[in-house]
Amino acid sequence: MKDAMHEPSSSDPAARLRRAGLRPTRQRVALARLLFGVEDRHVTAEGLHAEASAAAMEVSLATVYNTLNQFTHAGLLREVVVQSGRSYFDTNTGNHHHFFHERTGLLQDIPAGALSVAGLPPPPPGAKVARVDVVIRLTDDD
Amino acid sequence: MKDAMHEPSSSDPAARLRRAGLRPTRQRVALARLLFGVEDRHVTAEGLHAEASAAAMEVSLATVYNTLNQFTHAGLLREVVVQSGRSYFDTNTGNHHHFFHERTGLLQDIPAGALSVAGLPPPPPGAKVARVDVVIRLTDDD
DNA sequence: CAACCAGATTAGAATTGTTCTAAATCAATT
DNA sequence: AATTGATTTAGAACAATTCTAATCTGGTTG
Ligand SMILES: [Mn+2]
Ligand SMILES: [Mn+2]
Ligand SMILES: [Zn+2]
Ligand SMILES: [Zn+2]
Repeated sequence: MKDAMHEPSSSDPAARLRRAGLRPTRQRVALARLLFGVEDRHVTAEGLHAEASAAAMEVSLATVYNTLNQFTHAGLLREVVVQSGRSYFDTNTGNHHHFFHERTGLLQDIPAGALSVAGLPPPPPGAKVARVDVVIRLTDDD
Repeated sequence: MKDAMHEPSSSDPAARLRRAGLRPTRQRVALARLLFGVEDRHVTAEGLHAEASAAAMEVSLATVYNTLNQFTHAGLLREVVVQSGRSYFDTNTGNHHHFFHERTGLLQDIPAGALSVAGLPPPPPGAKVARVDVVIRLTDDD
């Protein structure tokens, strides 16, 4: 297969970064691989940094923070706030909601279609709705 | 009116604290007065501390933190998470939702009745729903 | 291909919000 | 009034994140 360069354009991390206007540096490509490799993920900076280190990718914690923020501003990630004092970054940037397991810190997607929010009051004058976040907080049974 | 001691039991801060199993110390009574004085409020620790200082109430920041946490555990307040790295405490402990003005940090109540969340997926096995939080994030118009 | 350079990375310091520690103070009971 | 366990407090400690300023590198130019 000599003509193998016409891959689905979104599967190649470097291409995805270029499309988002970000230089595909070694560190950003490595992190993109971890983030966008398989299915949707919810990561913290510390968690992603640990993963990168475990995979022998040399990326400083400062760069993990920089990269997560840049990816978020470029629309490749969204930030989810469920715990004060810790940020989660979500590879699913579409409209959806979350289960949050308070004991374990695990975040789990709820597709937008599975849940309906009706009767949203109109935003106060001068403001517009940027996003509607539904978080279902879970504790252990009984 | 000599027989004035049968006030509506909830209006007196000291009584409210005793009912919650907390000793009505000078500091706790002062903070309760600020918190439960008029209508529902959303405060941060730093904000409440500044208010207390402005009102010449001598309360340390550590005590403001202690008190907000104790009030929360006693059910007099609830914690609302909308911004990573900062906790809000809400005097409205009933079921309701929020507008959050991202630019200003202002939180505004949406009564539970004004908005309906339907089709909640069942919690994963072993877990139960502790709370459903809806946050409508607002940015400046246009 | 070499030189160049704006942008990216990094170690470590700094900042922010919050909790902890241990000593002093106080509220409530005796 | 004495006692004592709870509370308060200043300041240290901590955790997450951002900043600084020096170094490095990807992409462009000559
Ligand atoms: Mn940001
Ligand atoms: Mn707590
Ligand atoms: Zn998600
Ligand atoms: Zn509220």
